Amino acid sequence: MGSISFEIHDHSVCTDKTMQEVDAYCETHKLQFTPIRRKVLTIMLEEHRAWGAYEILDRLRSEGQSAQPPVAYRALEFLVKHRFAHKIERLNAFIACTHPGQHHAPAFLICRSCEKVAEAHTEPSSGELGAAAEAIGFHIERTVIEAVGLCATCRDATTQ
Amino acid sequence: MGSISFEIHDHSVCTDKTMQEVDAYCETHKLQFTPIRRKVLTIMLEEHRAWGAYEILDRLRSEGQSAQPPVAYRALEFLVKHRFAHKIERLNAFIACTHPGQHHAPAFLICRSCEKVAEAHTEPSSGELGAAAEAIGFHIERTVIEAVGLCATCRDATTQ
DNA sequence: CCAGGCAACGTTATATCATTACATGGAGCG
DNA sequence: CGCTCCATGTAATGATATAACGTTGCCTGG
Repeated sequence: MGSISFEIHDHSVCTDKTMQEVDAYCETHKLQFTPIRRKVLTIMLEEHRAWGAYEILDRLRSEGQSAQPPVAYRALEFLVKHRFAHKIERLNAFIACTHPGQHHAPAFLICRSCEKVAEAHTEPSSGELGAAAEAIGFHIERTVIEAVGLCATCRDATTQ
Repeated sequence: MGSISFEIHDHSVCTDKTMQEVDAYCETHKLQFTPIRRKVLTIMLEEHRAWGAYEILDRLRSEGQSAQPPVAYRALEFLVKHRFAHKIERLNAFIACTHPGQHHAPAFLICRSCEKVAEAHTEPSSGELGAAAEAIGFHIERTVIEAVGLCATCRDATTQ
């Protein structure tokens, strides 16, 4: 389960593990994990939240990288295409994947208070959506499953 | 089930029924279903697909209505707030609800070929997403559930 | 009646998100 | 070398969405 995003944890483990997995995957699949792409993923790995493309751009600039919009969007396109990152449609923003390399249909829990995002999983063909699709002969190619609400921590803070 | 969106049907029934239901709901709940709001919903009811805000604006203009962006966005905000329409996050566009007045957690099947959109339903608390949320104490307030793919008709056309 | 509040609407400007188009440069390869 | 391919640099623009402020019309209490 993706609860870790909302909990205090040794985040360097998330970061290191992901970078290693992505490195390995790119090696195996002959993908160019270039400096810009690496830098963008590193930025996104800093926190379990969604990053706007222009927010990433600002970070790139502050690190001395030249950065017009296509620079960020091209890196994000690569990362999303290979499932190293996902787009959160509700936020028009992007988040690093918590277990890259595995093909999956991600689902997200977005806390509207602390803005952290947890990645969970669904079996697209099962469940109500799959049933509805099957019933009318609709062929699902991609799913967007996002829930907005309050994580346990923020909920407790509100209730006190 | 929302299969009707993808099928040939007497669409005037959809339109008339929806407008009557919205009229009744607004009457009951003391909501102002003003000419602009009515016009926007009428436009959206023309087809079972998602409409961009600027597309709606163009239609308003062509009907002689003054129409700067806030005109469309304010009408859409009203319609979405009261569940007479929904936003399709994947498309950054809006669609008329197929059964207004009932509070519900809609799910959408979006055909990438004919661009029609069907509205299905989910029980947000049940299902995998609800289970994942419950497991980590996440309180869901809103869900975005959208599937992109091919409807039966377009699929058949492709296969031949 | 009329003053005040309120919701909707008109309008300008601007913020935010994303892409097109074309030029440049380096790696691999015959 | 000359070619192709892919990644990158950069300018311009397109597409989506909101802020801010003024105006209008209606309702309501005094």
